[in-house]
Amino acid sequence: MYSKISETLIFKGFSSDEISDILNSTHHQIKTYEPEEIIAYSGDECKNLYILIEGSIRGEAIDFNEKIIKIEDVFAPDTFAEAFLFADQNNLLINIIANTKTKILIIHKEDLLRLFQSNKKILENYLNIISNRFVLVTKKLKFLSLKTIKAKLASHFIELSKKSKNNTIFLGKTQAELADYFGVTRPSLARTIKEMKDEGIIEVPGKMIKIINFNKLRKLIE
Amino acid sequence: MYSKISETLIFKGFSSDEISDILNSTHHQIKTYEPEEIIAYSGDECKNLYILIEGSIRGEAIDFNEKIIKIEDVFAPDTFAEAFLFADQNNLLINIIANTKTKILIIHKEDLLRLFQSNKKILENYLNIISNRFVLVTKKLKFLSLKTIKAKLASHFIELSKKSKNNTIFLGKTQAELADYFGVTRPSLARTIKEMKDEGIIEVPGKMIKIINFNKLRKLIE
DNA sequence: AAAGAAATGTAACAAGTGTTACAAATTGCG
DNA sequence: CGCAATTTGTAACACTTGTTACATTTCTTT
Repeated sequence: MYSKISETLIFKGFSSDEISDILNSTHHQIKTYEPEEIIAYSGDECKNLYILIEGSIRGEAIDFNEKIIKIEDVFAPDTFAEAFLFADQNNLLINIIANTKTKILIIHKEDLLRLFQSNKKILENYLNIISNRFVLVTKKLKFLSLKTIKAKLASHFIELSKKSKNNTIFLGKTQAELADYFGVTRPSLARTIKEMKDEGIIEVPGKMIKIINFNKLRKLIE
Repeated sequence: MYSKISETLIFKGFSSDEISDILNSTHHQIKTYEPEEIIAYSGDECKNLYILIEGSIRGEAIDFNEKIIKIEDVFAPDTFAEAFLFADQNNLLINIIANTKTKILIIHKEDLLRLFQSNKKILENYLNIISNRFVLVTKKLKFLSLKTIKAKLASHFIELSKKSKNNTIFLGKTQAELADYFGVTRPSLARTIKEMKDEGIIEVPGKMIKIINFNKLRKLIE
C-alpha cells in the first residue's frame, strides 16, 4: 500500500518506509468504498484531503433538469478536492462517487497543516500540485476564450508543434475526440480542417498534420 | 509601510509589529519602480513572490500580430504571480509593468518556504489565496463553457438572485460592461434580454431585473 | 479477403451571434 | 430647465457553428 501512496504527487520522492513513518505520526483514516457508493455529497464542507490509493472515482453534478452530468474521473493513485480544502467557499459543487471498489486515505485539514509544518518536501509537493492545476485551468480558460474553431485549432496545432520540434504533428485523437475536447461538433471541426487545407495553411497526410504556413496559422489566433 | 503590508491577504491578521518581526527574520527585498518601468519579462522564470505595497501594475501580453493586450491591473495592497511560483511551468506568460510609481516587497521562493515552516498562519493565508483563485477561475471556466448568451444571462441572474434573497436583481453595470464581461457584443446582449422579456421570463423595470419565471430561467442553463 | 464497424468527408439548412447603423430614452451637468 | 453625452432599443445582413443525413474511406475481425 505504501508503494501505491508513493506514486501520488503529494508523496512524490518518498520511500515506502518514509511514508510509513509519516503516517504513523500523522492522524489519518483509511476508508474503503464499494462501487457506486457515495463518498461525499455536493454541498458538503470539504475539510479533508482525499488520497485515492486504489480504484477510481467520479464527480457528478446534477443540472436543473435533474439530469446527471459526469464531470471528471480520477484514477488511483491521485488526490482530489485539494483546492477546495483551503478555499473560503469550500462546499463541494459535485457528488463524489466510487466507480469501483476504492480505498482512500483521508487526512484532515488541520493534520495536513501540521504535516506541512514538519515536512517541507510535502508542503512543496502540495503547493506544486495546486499551482499546476491553477496554471492548467488558466490555460484552458485562455483556450476556451478563443472565439472560432479555426483559432482553437491554430492554437492547438502551434502548441503541439512546440513539442514535436518539427512542422509535422501527430494528433493521437480521432476527430470526434478532438471535437469533444474543443466543445464543438465533429462535422464543424471537419469543415474547419478542410478550410485550413484549402487555404494552404496545413496538409493532412493520414493521421498527421503538416503545417505549411506558420505565419497564416499564427494570425488565426487573435 | 507595515500597515500597508498588513492589508494584503497573505499578512492578514498580523499587526505591524508582527510583520516587522517577520521581515526582520526573513530574507527579502524592497524595490521601487518608476511608471512604465518593466518589473518582469514574459518568459522569465518566476522565483519570487511579489507583494505590491504601493502603486499599481499591469500585465501585458503581446499577440502574434505584435499588438499589446492588457490582461489585468493589480492595485496595492495585493500580491501577484503566486500561482506561478510553485508550478512546474513557472515562466511568466506576460510582461509585468508599473502603471505608477510602485513599491514592491519581494520574497524568494526558498525564503518563503522557510517562512511557511515557521509561521503556520502565513502558510494558511497563502493556501487560502491560491485556493480561492483556483475556485474563481474554475467558476469562470464553467461560466464560459455555457454556449449561448441566454444561458450565460440565466446563470448570472440566478447567481445574483441568491445574494439578493429576492426575485429582483440590481445589475450595477451598464449593458456595455456586462456584454464585455460576458465576452459578447452589446447589441447581442440587448437582443437576448429582449427575448427573455418577450418570453415572460423576466421584467426589466429601470435598472433592475425582476425574475418572473425561475423554472424557465433555470431550464436555459444546460 | 470479405464483412462489418468506425472514422472521415461533405452538403443543405437552421440557429445564434457579430457588425453596423441609427433612433429613442435616460442621465449628468451647467 | 435644457443641452450634450451616455445608454439602450432595434433592425438588416453576414458569418460561424450546430444539426442532420448520407456517402466514402479506413480500420478490425474473422
